[in-house]
Amino acid sequence: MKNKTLLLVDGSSYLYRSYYAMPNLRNQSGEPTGAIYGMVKMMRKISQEFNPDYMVCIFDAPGKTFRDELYPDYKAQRPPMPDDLRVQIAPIYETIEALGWTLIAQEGVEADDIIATLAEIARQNDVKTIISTGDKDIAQLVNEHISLINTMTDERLDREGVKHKFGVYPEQIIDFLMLVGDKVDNVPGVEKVGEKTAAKWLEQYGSLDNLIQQADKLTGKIGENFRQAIPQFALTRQLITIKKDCELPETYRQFDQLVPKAENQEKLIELFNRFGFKTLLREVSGDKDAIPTEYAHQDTLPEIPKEVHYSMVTTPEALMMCLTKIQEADSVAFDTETNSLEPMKARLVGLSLSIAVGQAWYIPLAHNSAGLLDEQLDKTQTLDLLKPWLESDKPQKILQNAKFDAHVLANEGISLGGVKHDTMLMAYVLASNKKVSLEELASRYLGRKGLSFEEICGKGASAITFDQVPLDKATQYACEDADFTFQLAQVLLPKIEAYEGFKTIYALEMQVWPVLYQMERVGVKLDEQELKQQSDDLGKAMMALEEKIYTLAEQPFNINSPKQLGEVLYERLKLPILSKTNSGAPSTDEDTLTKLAADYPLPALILAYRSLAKVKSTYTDKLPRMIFSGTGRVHTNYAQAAVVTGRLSSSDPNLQNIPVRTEEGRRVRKAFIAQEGFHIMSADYSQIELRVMAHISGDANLQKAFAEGKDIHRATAAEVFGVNLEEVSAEQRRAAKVINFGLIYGMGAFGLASNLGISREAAQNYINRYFSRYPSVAEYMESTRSKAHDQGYVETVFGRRLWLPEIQGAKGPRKAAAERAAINAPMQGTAADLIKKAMVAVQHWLREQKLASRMIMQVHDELVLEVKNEEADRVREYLPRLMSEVAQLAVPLEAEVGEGDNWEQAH
DNA sequence: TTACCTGGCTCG
DNA sequence: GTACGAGCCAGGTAAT
Repeated sequence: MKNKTLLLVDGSSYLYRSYYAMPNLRNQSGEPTGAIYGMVKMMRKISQEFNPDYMVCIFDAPGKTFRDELYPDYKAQRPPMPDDLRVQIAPIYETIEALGWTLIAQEGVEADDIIATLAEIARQNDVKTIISTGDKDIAQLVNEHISLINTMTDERLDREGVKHKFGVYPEQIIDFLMLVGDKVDNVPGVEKVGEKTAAKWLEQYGSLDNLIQQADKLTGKIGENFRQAIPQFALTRQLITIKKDCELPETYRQFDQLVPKAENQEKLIELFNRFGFKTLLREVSGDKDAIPTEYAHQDTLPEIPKEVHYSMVTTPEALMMCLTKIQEADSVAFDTETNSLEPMKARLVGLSLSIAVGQAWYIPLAHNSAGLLDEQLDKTQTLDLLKPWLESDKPQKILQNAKFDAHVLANEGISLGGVKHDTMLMAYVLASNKKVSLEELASRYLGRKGLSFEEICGKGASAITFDQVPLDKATQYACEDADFTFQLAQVLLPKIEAYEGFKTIYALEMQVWPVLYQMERVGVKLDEQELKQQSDDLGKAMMALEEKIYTLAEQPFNINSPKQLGEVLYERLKLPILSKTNSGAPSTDEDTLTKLAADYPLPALILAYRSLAKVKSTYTDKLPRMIFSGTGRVHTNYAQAAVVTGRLSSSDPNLQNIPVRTEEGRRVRKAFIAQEGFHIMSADYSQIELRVMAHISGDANLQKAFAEGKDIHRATAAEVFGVNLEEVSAEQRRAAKVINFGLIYGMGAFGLASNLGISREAAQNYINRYFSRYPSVAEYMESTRSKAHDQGYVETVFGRRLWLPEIQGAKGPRKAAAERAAINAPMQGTAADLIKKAMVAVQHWLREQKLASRMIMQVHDELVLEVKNEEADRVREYLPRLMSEVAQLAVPLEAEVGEGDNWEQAH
């Protein structure tokens, strides 16, 4: 009969190994889970691999052991356990037991001693033992009944294996370790004796005792060291020898108590939910769509109804009933389904509404599949009926991204009213670093996964539009949207209200979205002729450059291809490779080509060609194609919940990166014009982020410079270079400007040096001088760093919270990057708050004054308006004033206004 | 043929 | 490794 096997795992050794091997995982509440995850993986793997008859996982218990009594310095060098690991221990114990293991952690003895004792009991019962550990001390236990495995390398050590690995047999391991010592446990060995010498001696003399008897045969310094170490051997032998006769509770001596138990499925589901282990949760629950939820262990989880009531509204009676209900309700979540994601083009396909958790109606209006038209209510009549409700202020409506639905309804001639809450904006205010799609939020906050848009419509070229979706699927999907939105508002609102900063910023965002909606809706007029002309000019200039480039390259090639260009420059022409891309290819970026241009003719031509090609493809060719035929203007989309710092972003087309720095680029702005009877007015904040820095840091010197209305870069130059304001050279001012901007971004000496083309020492010198002149700025940088590190987030002046999970988790370059982001975020974010406030103020003023002038663009620190000619005087006076007065900071806010027929002139 | 990634460049 | 935050284009290649 085959011997039974006992599997013993050194839990403490596993613990450290999985902690350091795993990335810094965190669950939804930010608690570290990496070590837990690693442990689960390792424990499951090993038990499956060996399928033992008995298994035990043994941990070192906290507290002193007999070895500490013997030798106070025992393990004294060991650094304390990291806090991130310590907090994972209790959960790990829970999980290991739920996985079916017997777990032992006994005070007064070490895991090794328990392991040895159990192995000894096993031997007496003719049970084979397999020990898994990373600790080499255990090798002393190996014999024909006991073998070791190292899970890292999967190597299995029997008697010969130990000999192979350490050069000595298991029974010699104690002697071996006494000679070598153990740095980790702070057990001294013999000076200058390493593994090689120890093995050689033991090979030669058999045992340490023999060696001691013939100690005088050992020559040289090393022999002297050995003779000196002899008195300590009595102690170190006790420290190194593992006890095989620990007192163990009787239950552990009965091996039938150590039989693996079945996994406790219920418990594991609870634990994996709490830890946020999606894959493991799915595996253990057998639910392939299961998603860990933040609320699985909290009683605040909104009650998920056992069954949902989603119904389709297709008869006049059902519609009347639905209408009555939504009129009487306190609050209604609702959502539109459309045939397009382009806000100006999307047409309404259906409406979904929810007034209670788990309940929703879907009113299909324009599903197009054959035969369906008869099954739906008439779109025009139904919308006429619903229009008063949609436009009414009451009851309060809850939407996910109301701006989009407002566009869709506007496309149907309906002006959406009564939007009380927007779950997307709530989620964004709570955690701008995370995704805010409804799908994502449902999963994160509700633990729900509904039909995904992709599941029912497909994606890419083969995607169908929502009006092609069969009614049953459409109803399910649309009702979930409304239902989830309703539930999310219930979950998120208390979180918003729990903190004053969230309330303030959420209130601001709720005021901002209608402003953005208006700007998007109005759009921007473009001079198509002008753009066409520029495209033609650019095309000709590019042709000319192309010819010269091919001549110098001695062959035609695709200049737009970095790959081909690299081949030409570095292989054919053998130019020196100054830098490489992330993937290791020689780089051809602007920085590199500019440097090469000093010595070779081709790179300059490439740069010229590139900048023309960029302007043509991205702007002069593309913008005219973005003009919406319905209005003859371009309608960008401002993403309000996209940028972590609180800024807006603009897309389709992006109007926030229209060229301005180069002459040929700036020409594009000539094409941004106003309608008849209007012109363009632009107002931009002057040095807003530096002013914010002066405010937040409280630096008196910097604040003084702003208060006196100084040219800030010149003032900085005077301070850093120690000259009078009037004596600052152009070069010094330029350097100061780079320093000023660099500081906002958390730049170091290296960056400054490469930017200014000076040595690192010189750059460091500049920075030091800057900080000595503006000491509070230095303090601010440091306190931001440490605050971000302690709490995991930073805040803007107005309480917008910006999370930086990487600053606590990651290490090395990623952590450094997170620290720079932490320094920058309050400045960029506060500036974003300010201009948002300004936009709201300007919009209100324009409306209150009943002016026809309107905001048409926002470019982070600039507002662009299309101003009616007759209103220009008033707007010119009030616009900068409104912008300056949105907040009282420790420094004045200044806004500069420009005007003209086009944006180029106005800027 | 389409989908995704890389390298590069535009803005504040 | 090395300055923050974005969006978009062309080329190239992997997947279909």
